[in-house]
This record gives sequence, C-alpha cells and structure tokens, in this order.
Amino acid sequence: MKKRYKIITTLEEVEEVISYCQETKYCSFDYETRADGPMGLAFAGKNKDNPTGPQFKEDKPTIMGICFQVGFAYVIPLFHDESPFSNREVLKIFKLLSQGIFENLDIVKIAYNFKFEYKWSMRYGCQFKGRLFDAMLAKHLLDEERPNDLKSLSTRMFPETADYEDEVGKLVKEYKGWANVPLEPLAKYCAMDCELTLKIMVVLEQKLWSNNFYKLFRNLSMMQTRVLGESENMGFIIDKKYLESLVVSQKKLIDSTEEALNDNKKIRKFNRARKTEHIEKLIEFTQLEIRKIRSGELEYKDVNRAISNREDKISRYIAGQLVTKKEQIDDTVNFNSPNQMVDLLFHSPKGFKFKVVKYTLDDRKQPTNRPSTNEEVLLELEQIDKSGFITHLLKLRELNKLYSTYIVSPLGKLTDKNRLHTSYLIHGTTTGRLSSRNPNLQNIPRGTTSSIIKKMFIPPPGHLILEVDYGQAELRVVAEISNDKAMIELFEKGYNIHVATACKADGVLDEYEFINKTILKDENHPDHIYWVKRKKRAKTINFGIIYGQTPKMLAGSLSEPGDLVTEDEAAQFRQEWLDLYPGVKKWFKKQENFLRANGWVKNIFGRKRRLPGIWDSQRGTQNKAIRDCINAPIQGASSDMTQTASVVVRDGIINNKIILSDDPDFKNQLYTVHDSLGFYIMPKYIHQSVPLISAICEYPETKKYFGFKMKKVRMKVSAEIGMNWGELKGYNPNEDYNKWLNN
DNA sequence: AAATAGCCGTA
DNA sequence: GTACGGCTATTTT
Repeated sequence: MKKRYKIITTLEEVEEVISYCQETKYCSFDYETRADGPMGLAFAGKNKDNPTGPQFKEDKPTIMGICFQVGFAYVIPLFHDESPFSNREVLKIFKLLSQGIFENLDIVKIAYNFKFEYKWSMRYGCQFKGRLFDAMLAKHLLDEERPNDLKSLSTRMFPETADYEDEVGKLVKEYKGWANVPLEPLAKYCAMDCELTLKIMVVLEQKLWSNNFYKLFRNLSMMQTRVLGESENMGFIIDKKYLESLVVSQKKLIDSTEEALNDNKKIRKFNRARKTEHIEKLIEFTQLEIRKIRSGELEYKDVNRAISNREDKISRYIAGQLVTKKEQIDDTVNFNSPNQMVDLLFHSPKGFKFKVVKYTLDDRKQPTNRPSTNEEVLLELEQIDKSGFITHLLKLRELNKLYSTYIVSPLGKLTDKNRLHTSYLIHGTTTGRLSSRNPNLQNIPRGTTSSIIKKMFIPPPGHLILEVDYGQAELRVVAEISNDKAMIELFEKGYNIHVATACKADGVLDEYEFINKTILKDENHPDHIYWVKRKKRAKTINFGIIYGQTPKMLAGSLSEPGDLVTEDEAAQFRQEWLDLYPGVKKWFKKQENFLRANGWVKNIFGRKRRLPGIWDSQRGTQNKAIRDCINAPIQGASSDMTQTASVVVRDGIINNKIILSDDPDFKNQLYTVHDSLGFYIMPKYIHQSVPLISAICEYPETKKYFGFKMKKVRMKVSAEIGMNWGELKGYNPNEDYNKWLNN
C-alpha cells in the first residue's frame, strides 16, 4: 500500500505544511509523548505513555502529526531521539505552528482529546484562537457510553482500520514501552491517528448539527476543555513538609492500632491455627501430587526421585520448615485482606464464629456465597463483639485508607514545584459530570477525622483559597424541571430543604423558623432529638429521590444498626414524600413514559442519556433504566450548570472583569468538584471578585448559550475562604482578609 | 504483568 | 438506589 505519511526533516518543510493548512483551513494534530519524570516511573507498567499531559519538566513530546486533508499526513519529529531538529529548532517549530496554525482564525484545529494537545502546546508558549474541534467530546455528546477512545471509535466507524491498533500493541511490546518506539513506526501511527481524527470530525460535526448538540458542544464542551486544561497545568500546591509529617504520624497510628488488634487472645489462637491449617494444606497438596505421579497422571522421567523429593518436602512441612516464598505464611493475619477476615470472623472454628450478616454482590447485584466484611457488616458485629476487636478493625480500615490513598500516593505524584496536577475527564461519566484522576481530586476526604488531608492543599504566598459551592443544586434542579409548586416555594423562602421537608411531613411548615432556629440548635430542648431524626430522615429521602429509589432500597438507606426500617415503612415514607411534592411525582411518571417511548431522555442543557435498557427483557435492567432516567437529567444539569459558570468565570478573568491575582501563574481556576469551583485569590481582590463570581454562578447566561432559562428556582452559591483547603470559612464582606496571610 | 474482587473516599 | 477513581489482596495469564 502507498505510504500515507511523510516525516518532515527541515524547517522549510514545516512552513510548507503550515501553508497547506492555511489553504484547506483544517488542521488535525496529535502529539506522541514520553514521560521521563517521576510520573514516568510511577506509571511504569500501568500506562504505556503519559496519559495526562505534561507533569514533570523531563516529560517531552516526541513527535507531532498533522493532517489537513484526508489521505495524507505529515509528521514533525520534536524531542524524539531520532529527531533531525535541535532543541532550539523544536522551539522554533512551536513558534511557527502557533503563529501559522493555532492562532490562525481561519483554521479549524482538530484533535482527539484536545485538552491533552492543548496542555503540551501551552507548555511551549503556543496560543489558540478561533475554532477548535475535539472529536472525542463530539463523540461523547453523541454517545455517552464507554469506550471513548480513538481506536474503538475508528474501528466502529471504519471497520477496515480495525487492525492497526493491534500492531501498535506489538510495537509497544517489541520496544518495551511506547517511549522507546523508533521514529518510523511511531510516525506511521501518529499519522494514522491524525487522519482518522479528521475523517471522524467530518462525520461527527454533521451529526452534532442534525441532533441539536451544536450549542452544547461549542459553548460547553469546547470551553470546558480550555478551562480544565489550564487548571490542570496550573496544579494544586501541596504543603510537602506537612504531608511528610503525616506519613510519620499516621504510620504510628496504624502501628498502634494493629498492635491493639493483635493483642487479643483470640487472634493469637487464630494465628496458630492458621499456620497449622496452612501446613496441613501443603501436606495434603503434596500427597495428592504423589498419588498423581504414581497413577501416571503427572509424568516424570524419574518417578522414584520425584516421589522421594515430595516425601522429603512433607517431612520438612511436619517439622514446620517453610522454605520457598510460596510455602511461607505470615505470622499474623493480614487485617487488610477480606479473604482472611472472612475466615477470622465467620468461617474458622478458632475465629470469632460470628453469624454471617450478608453476602457480597456480583455484577448482577445477586448475592454470592462469599460473606461480606464491609463497614455496614462490621458496625453490626460491633454491637455483639465485646473484645473491642471490631472497633479497632474499623479504625484500622479508616487509617489505612487515609494513609495509602491520600498520604503516600500523593507524595509520589508531587512535581518539583510541590504541586499535584490532576487530570479531568470531560468524557468520564454518562451523565455529563466530570471525573478526575491521577490523583482523583473529587474524593478527597472531608469529615472531621479526615480533615488532616485537606489541610495539605495550600495557596501560594500572598494568596488564599476561595471556594464557591452550589447549595442543594440537584434539588433545585428537581424543583425547576418538575415545576413542583411546593418545592419551589420552599426554595423561594430560602428554607433548608431537609428541615422544611420534615416540617411539611408533620404539617407544621408554619413553625419552620422556630424548629430550625431554636429546636434544632438547642440540644436541651425536649423536641430536639425528635427533629434531628426527622431532618435526617427527610434528607435521606430527598437524596434517595434524586436516585430514583424504590421502597426496598430506601428501607436499606434509612436503616441503622439497632434501628431497622422495614420495606413497608419505607414505602409509606416514600408515598408521604411524593404526596408532599405532587409535581415531582408527576415528573417521575413523565420521564418514565418518555423513556418508554423514545429510549432516551434529555436534560435542560440538551444533554442526552440513552437508556435502551428500558426495552431489555430483564426486569432488573428495565428498572435500572427507569432510575437512570430520573437521576441522569438531575445530576447532569446540576453539573452542566457548574461547568457553565466555570466557563463564564474564565471569560471574566480573561477580560479582566474578575481579578484573582497579580501573578499570571495563578490566574486560572484551581479545581472543580461537581458542585463547586475553587480559585487562588489575593486578599486585596476578594471583596471585588467574590460577588462577581457568585453572581455568575447564580445567574449563568443559559439563555444566551443554551437557549433556556431557569424560571422558577434560582441557583444559590456560598463562598468560602481559607488558608488551606481543610479550613474554609464562610465569606464575610466586612472581613479584612489581609490579616489572614500572617496567620 | 494484567485483570478481578472487595472495599471505600467524594458529590 | 445515582455518578465516579483508586487502593490492597488475590487470581489469571
């Protein structure tokens, strides 16, 4: 087959390619990269290349592919070992590309996962103007289900390209890693990626138009990719000294907890029994081998020797001599091992012999034959256990989780500027929410015991952290889209929705102020405990509603150890709730009917959730689709609202309407976690910028960008400020935040 | 080395 | 019940 790509070797040829792009007005491009920094080591074996973009200064783009017309592509070697260009020349190439293509208003810049290309380009001083097209994000709007990668999509759209990915796999194996693949084969696949991306773009752009996704694509997806790319490159500063102190202090806690666990007669007994059992098993296994050798099932040249070897082994086992790694067994149980805990708690005659509480579930949510040892189970067992073992085990679980996931792991991901650079996935969920990884910034612990973790996230000198949080975003969306008069009224009055729901359920909404301000605040009030419980129940049901719950499921979430709620009771609570909010009840029915008729639902931003499961023969699959048709439009709209605000705020920052910092390094959004946005901000800009940002969040111009307006309910945000992520305090318009810096 | 299972952190 | 990512232990290749 004719070669469909060319490797560029001179700067003149680079300029030639740029002029071709200026003629066709299209430029599909793609970097191949090499992670040489600590991240490269951290990911060795896990990822073939750097999945997240530039993190460490040692990380390098090796080549770049360009395709301006289907049928042929060019490859420019950059920092590849075989590159004909010097480092100086590579920098010159970036300058030419930026001026000739990226900043050229007439050229559409096309990529697959543009954020990745954007981040690398930014590192080398490139700017982007004019239209961008991320084929991956287009794909995600048109089909939100995984996989979202280029190979899978091109295989589906152009089956004849199916096998090119297999060859990529072979190359990586042959050269032991993507980073080592020679220029020629690397160029071939880079060129292929660019050409495929261009081909896909042509098809998907048409589909975006015909399916009414163009506004969402241009005004949200393609703007998010800019904000998030800039945010990822900026990173989140970490107090390394403090983090290192946590490694020491938390390890101590873990050790002492483990000691407490081991200081238990039953455990010592169990450990001895465990070793005996293990040796018995080894002996049994070896005896079986001997029988197999005798019967000829296992073939050996020297049968007698094979047998005498094994007989020696058995006598060694009997003497308690375990030599090889496979034979050996730890002296104590591993409290982190679910298998061993099942043995200890339920199965072993030398263990606790607890009654099994419940079994783990398989993919189809059916109980397996393996007992569960999760937190819920342990809390049950804690009631029975008099030795305090379960209490310590729960503590150890918590400590280990914090230690490994949030202390040790981030320490290994710190860059030389002591920053963590997460990677957001705009295509990470089916509902439109973002996901975050390497590290995941969206599941940092927040409770009081875990607040030590958030404290390691700090601002640069002279700055504070500003967080803007949507309050009850999802329930506000529910009130708006269901047009439920009762719920709208509660939000209009500024009530706490959970307290108000509890009041309504008791028919005493007119006493809301007294219940909320006095009874719930005063622990000594005779009705305090009653209303705390009522509020908690209302909150559980409010959240359950968002998930499209069934009574059975609700019973589970309302139940506590020692206070079980039956399915009948739960069904009654649910019915009561629906009677309080008849508009919501109607909307549920409407969603389900629409889903049955169409197989998909849409949120107010126009984002689609396809749920063909509604037509499945399995009842369980249908029910899942029904729950999703409730949850997806709520969760998705709430997220889309936050992201819209994020994009508009970025606009304000760029146009100098919103000022966060004098330092250009800290002018970007710091992070986003589903319903909140974070920024670094200098105290002198706080009173000027916080109201502007809040206003954007509460009244984003959805009419202008997406053609709809929230008519009944307004979104509400609260701003918080702090010296670290763990100690944020509500924004006070009269506070002198300059004073906070000295603390 | 890669995949699966169980568990658990967030909104 | 919704939506995720990631760690450890364990099994499979």
